Amino acid sequence: MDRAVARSFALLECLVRAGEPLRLADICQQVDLQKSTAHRILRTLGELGYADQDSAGRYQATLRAWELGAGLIADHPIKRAATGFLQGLHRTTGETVSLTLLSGDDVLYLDKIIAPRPVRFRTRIGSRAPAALTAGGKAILAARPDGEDILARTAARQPLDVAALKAELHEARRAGYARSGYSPGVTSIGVAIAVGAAPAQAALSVSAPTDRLTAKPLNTVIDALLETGARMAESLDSR
Amino acid sequence: MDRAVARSFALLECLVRAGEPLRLADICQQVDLQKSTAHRILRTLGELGYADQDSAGRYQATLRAWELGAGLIADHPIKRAATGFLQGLHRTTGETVSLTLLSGDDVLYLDKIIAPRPVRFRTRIGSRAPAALTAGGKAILAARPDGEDILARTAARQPLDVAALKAELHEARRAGYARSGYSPGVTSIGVAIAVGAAPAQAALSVSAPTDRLTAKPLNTVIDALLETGARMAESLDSR
DNA sequence: ACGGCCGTTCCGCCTGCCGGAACGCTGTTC
DNA sequence: GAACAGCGTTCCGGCAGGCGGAACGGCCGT
Repeated sequence: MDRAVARSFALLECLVRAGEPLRLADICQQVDLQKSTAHRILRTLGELGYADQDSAGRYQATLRAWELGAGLIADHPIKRAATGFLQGLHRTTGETVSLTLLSGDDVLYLDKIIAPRPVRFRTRIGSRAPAALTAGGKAILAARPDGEDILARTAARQPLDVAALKAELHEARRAGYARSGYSPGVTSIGVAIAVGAAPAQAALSVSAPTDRLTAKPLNTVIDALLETGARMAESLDSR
Repeated sequence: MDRAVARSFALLECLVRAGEPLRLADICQQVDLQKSTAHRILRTLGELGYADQDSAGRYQATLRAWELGAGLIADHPIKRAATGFLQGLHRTTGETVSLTLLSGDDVLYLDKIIAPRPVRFRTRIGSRAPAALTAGGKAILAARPDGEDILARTAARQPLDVAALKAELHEARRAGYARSGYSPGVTSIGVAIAVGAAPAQAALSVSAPTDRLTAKPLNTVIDALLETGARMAESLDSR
């Protein structure tokens, strides 16, 4: 494994993670490099356009890495197909809607439209959460043959009520949607999007404060999700 | 400049640009590397999670780079502040709305909400366009002391009717908004968002098919933009 | 059974990365 | 205002590790 390459990405990730200009000395401490080595690589990152310095000489990431990533997601088939459905779902429910993708044992938030009166979410676009703990993730697991394996691996990393979750997956298979209270005070409903015969990878979900989702609007949300999910799967299949 | 680092980013950019799995030989040709060198670096990128191989052994970029970039934009002050205003603007106009940021002499599309009946745009989130040619860009240039310098540099790179554009900037300063027909058949209106006393960097814009923007809705769009822009600048100032 | 093409591995050369030490600058202290 | 501390930057000798030509093994299509 190329040492310099690994170090350069560690540096870039460090800058991104910080979210604010960092002093060279602090960077060195975080990634465990000598000053001169870090300086040389940071200068290279600068020449490539991925980093620059503020007036005080501190280093920060530019938007270049974001541009690069945006190119990746722009022609992602699921993301492309989902945009319209996400907007429709947001319009009919008025709540926060998300598009998630299974990535390893996690779920990756690909896109999100937040409600005008936003809820305090821990998740943001581009972040991860254990699939077994989110509504969209559970919907995906329920629709996959290896769903319980993922559940088991997640349980090995953190305390989890596996029996209850297995029951939830079973119920999700029957009802066609899954539910979650991952963030306290917030209820989410998710449906998996299966394209063709391949195992489900993506999910649509709607999230709202628990007390705003009383019986009536809850059913509206579930119906909208089931219908939107079905139409989206259909539109993906017909390609 | 670290050779291996530069090469690794060239490889990653090559994979992202392709948007499809690439064969090692093709990659080598594009970035001008020996097979073994490219292979070693690609393996490193794989270990770092930025690339992987499909079942045929061809290489492709993972979503990792996108995750990295998403972390950058998530806590970008302008992006954060704009989201709500963008949604409001989309709701009142019903058209495609964009948030752009000046980056060099270009404008960078930070965010966009597309209209239900989409227009054929050349631009996507994360892409660039010459600031002098877009509505948002012109609005920014009109609001900056170095606006005409940027115009001049752009004109040096491609044929441009500088006199007409200068007149447009002048008019934009008077009216508070700029107009553009960058993509044929599409009209865009943009307003600059100036935060504090610093030169304007960002703009909000609305785009729609030219024939849909007859006098009446055009005025609606302009009014909505001017008001939203003013409120957004105000909300940024008060931080 | 053959040959071409693919990704992968090997290994000796030598270059280009490494990092300790010294430099110049800025802001602070007494 | 002289001494100092702390910063980013630069220098340069040493040597590890990146480099790439060549060989390997597997997979097709012939």
